[in-house]
Amino acid sequence: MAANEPLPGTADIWEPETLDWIELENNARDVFHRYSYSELRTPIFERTDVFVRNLGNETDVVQKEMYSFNDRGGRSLTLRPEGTAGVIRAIAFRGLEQGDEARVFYFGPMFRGERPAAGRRRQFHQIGVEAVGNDSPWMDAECIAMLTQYLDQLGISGSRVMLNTRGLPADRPKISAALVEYFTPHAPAMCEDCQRRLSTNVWRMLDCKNPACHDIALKAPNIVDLLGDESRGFFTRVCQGLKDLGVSYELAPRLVRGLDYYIHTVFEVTHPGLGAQDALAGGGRYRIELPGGKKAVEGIGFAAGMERLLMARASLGLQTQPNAEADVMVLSLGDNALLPGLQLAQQLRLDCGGLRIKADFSGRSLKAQLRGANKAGAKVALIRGDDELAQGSVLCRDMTSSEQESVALSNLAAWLRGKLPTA
RNA sequence: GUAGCUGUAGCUCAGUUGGUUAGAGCGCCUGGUUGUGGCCCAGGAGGUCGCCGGUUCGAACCCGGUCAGCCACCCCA
Repeated sequence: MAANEPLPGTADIWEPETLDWIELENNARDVFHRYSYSELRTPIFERTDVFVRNLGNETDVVQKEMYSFNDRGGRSLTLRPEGTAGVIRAIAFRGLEQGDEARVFYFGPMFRGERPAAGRRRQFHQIGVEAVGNDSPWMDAECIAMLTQYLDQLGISGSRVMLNTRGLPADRPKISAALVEYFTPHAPAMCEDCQRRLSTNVWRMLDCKNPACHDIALKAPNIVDLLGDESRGFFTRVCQGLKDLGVSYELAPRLVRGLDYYIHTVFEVTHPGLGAQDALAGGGRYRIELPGGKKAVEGIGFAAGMERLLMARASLGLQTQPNAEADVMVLSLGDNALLPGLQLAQQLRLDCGGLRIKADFSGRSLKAQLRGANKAGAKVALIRGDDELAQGSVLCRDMTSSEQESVALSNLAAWLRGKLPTA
């Protein structure tokens, strides 16, 4: 049995669950198209350096979570751990002229070698968007509004938009210095990680979840207060745009995020139905250097975890109801009826589109086949044995009322369409 | 990588202080009409008790290891 289990952190997804996934995808297409974003599909694996150069060599994702391997030519390849790097690579490959913009969305599997937990898989799926080639705060507001509209359309209520800014790179030394100055005297009382972060990455001390650290971080200097005029002005406009669009958000002065490329706006959307990993989606504005000395590209984007969207919906009781396996069941009695049964089912699929038609080739007793039809949720069972074959008719049984009538083969499609008007 | 909890039939789970052929409900199959489902009745199939080793006269139960799942830390989607 163990030999057939999927690998840790991976899963087989069956109907009706697949219907929920389709729901996620269809709504994404619907909403994002309205904002003039177009669908982009990039490869699931890339050269390893695509991710290393984009995410930053020091990030946890690059350091210890990537599924990397050498192909037969000895190149180092990596299963994508996130979507942005591949999208940026694709946009750069196609070429983006000055002043041009690209607005795209994508969805698909991502891979990270982490220890699985609630809401965290090794193969997980994201729906993401990227708007590249713009530097406007209004784009940030629109992007976040698009995300909340998507959540609304999925019926996911109760989520919270947490918003912060990291400012421009030029603001960072001043802010870092202020944070080091604040945290240094408190360091002995903080966790090991934070003591290390004091020299490696002070910003992360702001969102440490260790209770003692958290209390100390609460009184840390506010990033927004230390921003230069340009950064502050940018952030102010993002907030203003959101207010104007009626998107409610909360300022989260200690929200930092893990990837190096973020500038200005960073945000996360959390949901109470998720457990410890409570982020439904996260994103922000970024500036990414392209290889070959080309100008850096700037953009705004986010990624939402599909499994987490599903968890949030489930916590609200929003799972899709399973379809009946079949609307119509074709039952064949005796060996002579099997081939005609195959033909009949096929013909009905052509004549009555929209109906699910399943043929029973088991050769079992009528009783057993009817039991099967009942189990499949069929509304109509079409029964044919030697008698019906001889007469050129089909015995049509209404599985709900238990009434049945003999219908000539030539009238069957019309009879079915009348009986089950979804066709 | 670290900690806790869990692992018995297809599914959800019982299994008393270690004691013979390991149980229930649901599901499945067959029969109760030579060709008629659901409800009911009768019968039946199905389990190396995650795996390996140890203790013992004897292990689903105790001990060690290992694998897997869940959840948490971490990180984030």
